[in-house]
Amino acid sequence: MERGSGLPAGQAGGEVTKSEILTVFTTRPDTIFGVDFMVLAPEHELVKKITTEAQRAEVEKYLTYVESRSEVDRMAEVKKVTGAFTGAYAINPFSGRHVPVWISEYVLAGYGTGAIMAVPCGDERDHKFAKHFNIPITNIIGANYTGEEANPTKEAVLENSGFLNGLVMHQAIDVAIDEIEKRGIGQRQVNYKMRDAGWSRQRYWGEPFPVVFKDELPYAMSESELPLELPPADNFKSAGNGEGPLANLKEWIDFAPGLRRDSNTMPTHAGAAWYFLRYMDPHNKHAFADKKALDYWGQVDVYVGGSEHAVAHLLYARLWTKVLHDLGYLTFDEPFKKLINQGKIQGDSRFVYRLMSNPLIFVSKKAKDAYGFDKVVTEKMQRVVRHIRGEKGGVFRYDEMQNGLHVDIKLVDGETLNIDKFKKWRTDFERSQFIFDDGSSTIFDETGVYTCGSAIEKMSKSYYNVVNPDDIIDDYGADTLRLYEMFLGPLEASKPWSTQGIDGVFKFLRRFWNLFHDNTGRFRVSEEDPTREELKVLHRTLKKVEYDIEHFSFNTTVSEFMICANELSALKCHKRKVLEPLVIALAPYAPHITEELWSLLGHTDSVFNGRFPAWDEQYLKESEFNYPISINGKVRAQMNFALDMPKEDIEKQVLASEIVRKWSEGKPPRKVIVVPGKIVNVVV
RNA sequence: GCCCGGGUGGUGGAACUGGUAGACACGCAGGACUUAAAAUCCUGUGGCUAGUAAUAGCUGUACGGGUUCAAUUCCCGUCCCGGGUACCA
Repeated sequence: MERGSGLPAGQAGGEVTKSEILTVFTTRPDTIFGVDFMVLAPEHELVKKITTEAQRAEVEKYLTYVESRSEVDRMAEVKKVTGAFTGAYAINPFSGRHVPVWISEYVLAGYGTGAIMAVPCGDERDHKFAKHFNIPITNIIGANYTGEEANPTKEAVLENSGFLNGLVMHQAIDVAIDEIEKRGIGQRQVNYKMRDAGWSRQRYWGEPFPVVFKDELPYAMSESELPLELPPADNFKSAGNGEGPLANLKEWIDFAPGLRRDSNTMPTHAGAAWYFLRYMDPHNKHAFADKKALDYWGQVDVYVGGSEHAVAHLLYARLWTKVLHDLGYLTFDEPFKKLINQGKIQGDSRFVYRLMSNPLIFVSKKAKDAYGFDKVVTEKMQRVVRHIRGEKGGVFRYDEMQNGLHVDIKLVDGETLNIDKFKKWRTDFERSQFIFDDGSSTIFDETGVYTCGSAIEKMSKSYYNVVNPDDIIDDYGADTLRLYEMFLGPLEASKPWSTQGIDGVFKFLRRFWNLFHDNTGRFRVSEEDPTREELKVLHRTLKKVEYDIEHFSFNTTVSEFMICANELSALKCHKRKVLEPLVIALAPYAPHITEELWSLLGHTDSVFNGRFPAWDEQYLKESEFNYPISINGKVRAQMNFALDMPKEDIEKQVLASEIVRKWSEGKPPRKVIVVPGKIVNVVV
């Protein structure tokens, strides 16, 4: 929503008797020559003024109809086309064309100016309206408009558009606005939409409204009467008449003569918007939190949540915080310092396809897709189609198929449907027939492969694509599941659930365990002092793990632990001074196995009482570095130099090397770049 | 349509402020141990070309351009995918 323009509207039709200015808001002023009619919201103030005598009865009838429709009706029935002609005509300021002015409920009084310019060739709703009421449609986008449906493109070249002819639409937008502003009939405008939020729920659990009704008018309770607590109840069923369970408690609702409470409660958003503030000082009887507590805890450091909360909950939490800040209760005006939207594990759904003409015949994905260009149509395929259609065969058309039907993934092996299980799945599928990939079919008592369609979507019971982690826990244990979920990829990435690769983390845990045990299963941790090499492995791992935790990069932490375990296995390191710190570092990732190892190491308290081990840079210092030597940006060789070697010396040695001589063919190099500790690049 | 993410081997993914693309793992191939299996261990594994081979060269991070000694990383444009949202003009 960016721009607006105004159009004068007049009453025409024979002779002009009076005229009004009709202002509209549009994001597409480029389509102004395609305007075939105007539509006002039924509530628009001009409706009464411009309706002609001849149309008055029809308009009144329509207004009565609209009044009879509740907000819910209007929201629910969005497809129905309704409207009435006012008898008035608007004059297009550019073309001078007279176009009819209609009213319709699809134009909302609360948005823009409550009036639109209708361009049926470019807007779907306008198009439906024009078709329904037989309003002629002007085509301003040539072949881009088929006559069948509207095309909202911005890429078409304009036709029938006066001074905009020949321009690509997205360029014409600015040209049109400039012209509108030049003529002083409208201006550029950014439009915002505010939406009301329903704050009542018809259920028991929720904050009751601190409001008292007197003569049907609500009054806020005074502060001394607060808090209003949720009354005890044992009947949680709704009270009927659209009222929630609290309406059952007559003595609570009608608590005093002439006074009445609200039976609704607040949505979970209400508490969720500020509970983190109350947590700072939960027992305070005088304020939601003491200033000292608020100053101490401050903002929430990290908020981890799904992006589905981004609209409602986060918006409310921010609003609450900002209001409390403006009222002087908080020193900060944003609730959360950092927001992380964790990804979702998605489901891998499977579909079967039934025929429109016979919902008991299921066609495989591959047989269904045989319709199309360059597809080989097999004899079997012809035969089965002939059987069903009773004509000369061919292939199935898309319009003969129902939309894909979700099938339980437990009935599918990979993409192949298990026919027997499927028939038993639901009783109405018992007598179903199947057409397989190659066109063979159970109709002819044949067997074959039925390939399902597939899609990655959110995991949902209604999609039958839910996998239960309990099965993984049974096979591998909870630590493996936990570790695997972290190893799968970045916290913020969404991905379909797949157990491919779970063996890797399971093997790691076993290998880690084996560092503490010999191959007969006996505990064998020694008290020996570690070597410098072992200490380097330990401290490098601790450094990396600490860094990764602070950056929420759990998948790379797990691979660092794997590298560490691989190296310590190779070093045959079974020393307490190396292993004990690692047990603490791994504990948040694999709590069960580390708790066990911690106990085996002789501790009597929990590993989670341990302190995260500190790493020391002194074990990580390198004295030399294996420099990649690149020629013209491509790495051709490696050369080892001390890290404190001066650039000039490195350059000298590199230029004298075999590899540089080979690539420079005797010519002197044009440029040499030495980046200490990183790379050497020679340009020849 | 708009807003927010993302696109790297057969697969999941790694690469800090531009500096050896493919860490770690899965899968696959070959091998060791074993009567056998499981478990474990070792080797190889982006693609193409040449060579018996060690190896060498080219190419490669969705696509097309650009900046740079150097681009998965920065800039411009295009396409595709995931999520959110909308009778919003």
